[in-house]
Amino acid sequence: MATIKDVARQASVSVATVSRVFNDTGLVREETSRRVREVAALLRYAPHSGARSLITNRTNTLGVLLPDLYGEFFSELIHGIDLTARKNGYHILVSRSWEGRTEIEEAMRAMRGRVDGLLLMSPDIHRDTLLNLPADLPVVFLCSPSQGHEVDSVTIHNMRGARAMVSHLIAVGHRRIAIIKGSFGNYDAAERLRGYQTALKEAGIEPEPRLERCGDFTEVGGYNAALALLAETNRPTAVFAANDSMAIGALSAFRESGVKVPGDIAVAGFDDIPLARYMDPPLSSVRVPISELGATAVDILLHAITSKNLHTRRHMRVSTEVVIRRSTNGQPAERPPPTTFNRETSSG
Amino acid sequence: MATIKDVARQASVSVATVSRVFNDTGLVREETSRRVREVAALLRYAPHSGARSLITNRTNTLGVLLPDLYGEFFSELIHGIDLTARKNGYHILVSRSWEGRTEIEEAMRAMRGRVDGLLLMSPDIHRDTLLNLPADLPVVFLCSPSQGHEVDSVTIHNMRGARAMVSHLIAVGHRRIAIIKGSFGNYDAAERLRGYQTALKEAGIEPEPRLERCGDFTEVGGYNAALALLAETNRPTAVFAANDSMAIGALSAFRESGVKVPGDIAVAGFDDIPLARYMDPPLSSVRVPISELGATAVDILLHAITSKNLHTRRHMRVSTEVVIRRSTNGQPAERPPPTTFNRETSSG
DNA sequence: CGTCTGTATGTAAACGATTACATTCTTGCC
DNA sequence: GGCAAGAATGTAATCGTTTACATACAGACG
Repeated sequence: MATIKDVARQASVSVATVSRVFNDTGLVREETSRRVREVAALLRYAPHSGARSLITNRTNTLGVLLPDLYGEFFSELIHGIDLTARKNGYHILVSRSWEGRTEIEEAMRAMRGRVDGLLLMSPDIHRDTLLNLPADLPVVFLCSPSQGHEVDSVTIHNMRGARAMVSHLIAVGHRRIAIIKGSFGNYDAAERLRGYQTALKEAGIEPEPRLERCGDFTEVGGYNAALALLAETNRPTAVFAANDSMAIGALSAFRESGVKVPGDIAVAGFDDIPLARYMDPPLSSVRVPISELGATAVDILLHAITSKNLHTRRHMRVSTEVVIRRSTNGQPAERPPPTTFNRETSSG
Repeated sequence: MATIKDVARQASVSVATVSRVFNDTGLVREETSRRVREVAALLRYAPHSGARSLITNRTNTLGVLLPDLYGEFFSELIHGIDLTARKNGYHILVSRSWEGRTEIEEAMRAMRGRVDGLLLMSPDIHRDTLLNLPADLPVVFLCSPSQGHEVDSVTIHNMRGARAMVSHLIAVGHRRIAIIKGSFGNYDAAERLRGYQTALKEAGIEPEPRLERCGDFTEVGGYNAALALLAETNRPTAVFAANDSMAIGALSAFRESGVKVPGDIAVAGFDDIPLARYMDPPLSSVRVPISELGATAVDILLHAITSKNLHTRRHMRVSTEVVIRRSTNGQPAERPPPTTFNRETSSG
């Protein structure tokens, strides 16, 4: 591979000049610049970013450490992150974080010298808090339990969103409302449960442990939980799933069991993934601006990187929106494409 | 940030020794090694991978350049790539490639010095073929039009899969079969169309241009194309969509129009994304082992990297499987979780 | 005790860029 | 023509590693 020296030699200039041409630092004659570029193109020269980052101490790359890469949620998240990063001239280095705390730390040190900052999503509540971060690597936490105020973070208004959705169910007449919970120990899951419980309490409805079913954020989990609920002697009239995947699994279970949605039972989800509106019946959900979530995190991270000294810690929460579709019975069918409009929209 | 020198000083050894400890090249006394590790931990030392790659000429990172990052397909693809890469001790640097040819080249040079090899998905047929690649960077093409035999590539058995699915439709009695095509100029889309046409020809069915509808691989595209088909005076009895997203859009359109699936019209997709089986009715589709596709590509790339000289170009195709569910009427409902079994499975 | 052998450690030259500083070249003006 | 000023270019130190080679040290052996 051609190096800056090869280009310099061929163009009969010094490496400094070549460098100047490629960073357009000005101060180089038009003709020289042209000659250098020609030679560079000929030699297929591209600056070696490792070498560059060694001296400049910048990589123009952001590390992204996620618990998983699978499914619509992460897909959209990465999309949002990439878009914003690139807009600012940054690349992203994606990695799925391993299980334990030590493994996350391990992954983080592997990023040393590769990235200028880190986006870290580590929703496990029971994980020892506040991993000892390399002092000088800016980190933004995503959807992670609050680590106090010492770190930047972006989270979802989970509690508010869940409460708003359950309140809606109550408003349209439901009293026996079940929840299919998210993964055990997961921060988002815990907050959504809290929102559910809060809404019930506010309406003066007695909580009932048998209506709080375990789930794991997957379709299969939702499917099984739904079957279990059907087996109850005193069935709920509505089910709130802590995410859309589980709600979709539940819809599938109800359909197969001949239980009509929303006639016999109402179903609501959380996230409003693109497919929610294509379900039968279209699924009511709590819209989360996932891509915006990623974008916000990147913005904060970039600020921390570029204004290192005067950056103050930020805690952001992205808002959610309740989107009512037919699965909760409220209104007539929503016609999906080409544009979607939300019947009821309550900030939450 | 602590450097190797700091560690060396604190542990009163030379940098060479520290380096040896961290690369366990042997030849260092047990006690020395322990002392070095202790100091390193204390100082939170992590080797600077830029500096390292500069001298070793290896980054342990693979570049991944995709046309988009959005949706189940890419989600699963990245998942498969990451899994295999990590298993071999590699990171992945993900980027969405820009539009034109020059922009791809631009993105590729940005990867210089950051990656040891490149996975490139560039399904645009009309893009000038065979971008002039930096001679020494191994590249594997994913789902891209054949570039002759000078490059490694992994593609899907699109044509066979599509033909098998359409043949199935014919086998269960359909004669008027429409297709909702994929994006214009897209390689996979073109091949799937070819499979559709081949199956018709094999069955002696006259092709009919009005039944070949344009789509763009999105739900909305499928929805609109489906409505257009309904407007035909002589409606088709089956629709083959070039991917599942469009099939889902079509299902939605039919449902709203009161057209029964599979009673009035059969619907089939391609990809078999996880959601296909949760549709109502569950969607017949051509299963593509997406994650395996990514894994295979990584394997080839790693071989090209590690055995640079004796690596010979490989062209791989991953096989598809026709998965029949209720949307094509063949059989009774398939019960989704916890395990899935495919009624009819024809290699294709 | 000298020598030889092998193990453990140190020294210093790379790797490919950036950039402060030094040097050379133009140009305009007296 | 000489000179100053500014523009263009060159020189060389530097970033944090790895690694070939040199060196030191210990034990074995005659």
